Amino acid sequence: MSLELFNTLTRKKSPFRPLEAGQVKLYTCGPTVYDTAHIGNMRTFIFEDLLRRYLTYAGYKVLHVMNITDVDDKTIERAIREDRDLQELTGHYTESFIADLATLNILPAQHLPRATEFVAEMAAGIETLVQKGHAYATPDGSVFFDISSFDGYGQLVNLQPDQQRAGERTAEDDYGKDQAADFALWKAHKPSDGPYQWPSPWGPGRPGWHMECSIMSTHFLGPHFDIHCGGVDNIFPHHENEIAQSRCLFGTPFVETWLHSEHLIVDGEKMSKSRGNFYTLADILDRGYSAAAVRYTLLTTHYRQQLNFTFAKVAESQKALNRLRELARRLEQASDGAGGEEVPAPDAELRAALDNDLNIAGALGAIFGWAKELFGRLDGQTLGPAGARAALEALRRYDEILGCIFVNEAAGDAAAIEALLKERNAARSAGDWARADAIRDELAGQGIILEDGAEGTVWKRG
RNA sequence: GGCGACGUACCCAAGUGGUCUAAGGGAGCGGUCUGCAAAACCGCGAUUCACCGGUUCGAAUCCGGUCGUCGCCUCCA
Repeated sequence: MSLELFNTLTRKKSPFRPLEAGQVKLYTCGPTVYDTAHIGNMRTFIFEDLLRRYLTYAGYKVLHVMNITDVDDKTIERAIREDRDLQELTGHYTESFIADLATLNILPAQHLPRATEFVAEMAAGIETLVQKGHAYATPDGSVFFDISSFDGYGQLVNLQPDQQRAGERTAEDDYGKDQAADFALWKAHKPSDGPYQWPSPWGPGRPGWHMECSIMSTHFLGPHFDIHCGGVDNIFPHHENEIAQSRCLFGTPFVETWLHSEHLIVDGEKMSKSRGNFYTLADILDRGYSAAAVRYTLLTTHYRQQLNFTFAKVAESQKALNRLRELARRLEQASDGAGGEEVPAPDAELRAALDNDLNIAGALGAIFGWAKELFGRLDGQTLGPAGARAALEALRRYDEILGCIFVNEAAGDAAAIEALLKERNAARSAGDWARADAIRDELAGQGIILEDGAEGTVWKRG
């Protein structure tokens, strides 16, 4: 068995083979840093994290690049509207984005290039495209890609230009191009852009959005690399345009495998600010849910399936996660000593599931089925210490992929909880059940669950 | 108008032609344990996979049609 991935380009699952043995070159489309990222964005980054972690688990070295779009219509508009410096604004949201990734235990890319660091390279690339006859400048100093100059245009999304309806957004973005379908490589400076402009052979302006990904991905990964990811909304026009630019610029194949994650919806509806169902990570954590539960929720729906986000689902995730953490705790407890029986870990099933286009639900099914067996043996005392240690090791191994079992939750008030626990245990010894239950209720109000067992009381987040 | 995805129990969801009288998680019910709980364990739950036809010895899985939900069609992950 080997990893198979669903390639958007071919609309088929096919075996994944890196161009260079043992080494995967991965580019993932990052955020436009004009506002706080929302959980829909995070869903995509969690999918990419699963991909990266599983590739690593499967033995590949992964070189991962993610761009930060820090110059485009939205960032400039916002900076001017809020009277903030563009760099200050984008710097702020970039930091908040990186903090959210860390909170969700998403491994950071080795390179996080910002578009503004590559404007000169982008301009040079555009100049080459003009020279090769794939692009043209307009009198106002903008440059457009001529899609009629590239035969392969439309292959990613299977579009026939003559069958398309003119969209409302076409007009908004009209800088004077020849055909509606041509797209901007360079946008001439307009008064509404304020002070934000960069020099170019066509006069002051700024790069179009698509160009940054072509230039920055190939800068770090070379003109022909393995995997490029993003949300489904990026398939067209962004990735379609990237293919056109890159192929014409470098004259080589561009990306082998395109992977796209479906959108997250909320309570069955599209997430939008006007519907009031627009959530950031902080919004959810403020309601008392743990970051690990959010990660589990976003992780465990297959990436090509729409994820219907509900708070009930986050609560379910927390419980499922608690079960695995309880297993870890019980295994640790049972691991002193030597000898005894073992339960074979489901490594093969886990690999088989994830090899199948990252079938995470199948992988979890294997883990939970095994967990059930282990719990039964722990209760029946038929698992030896060696078996417990082996199982614990396997669980740690699986968490290198899941990233949400063995994580340190921010338990800032751990000392206060311990103090209350001590008081409650004293009350219990004295038979003062009213006081003991009052403390348990109080902690329950803070989302802390107490469990009285033979070995004493343990607490966990609920 | 064009392109595409999806429809499995109360909810989420696996399943890619036979081992499916269909994993796993959550919720529910009964029991063990517990001061009472919680957690854990044991037991119970789809003869059926939106609907209708077809292919096949055999279909949730392949093909055709119908109904329904959703996404994209030029800067939204």
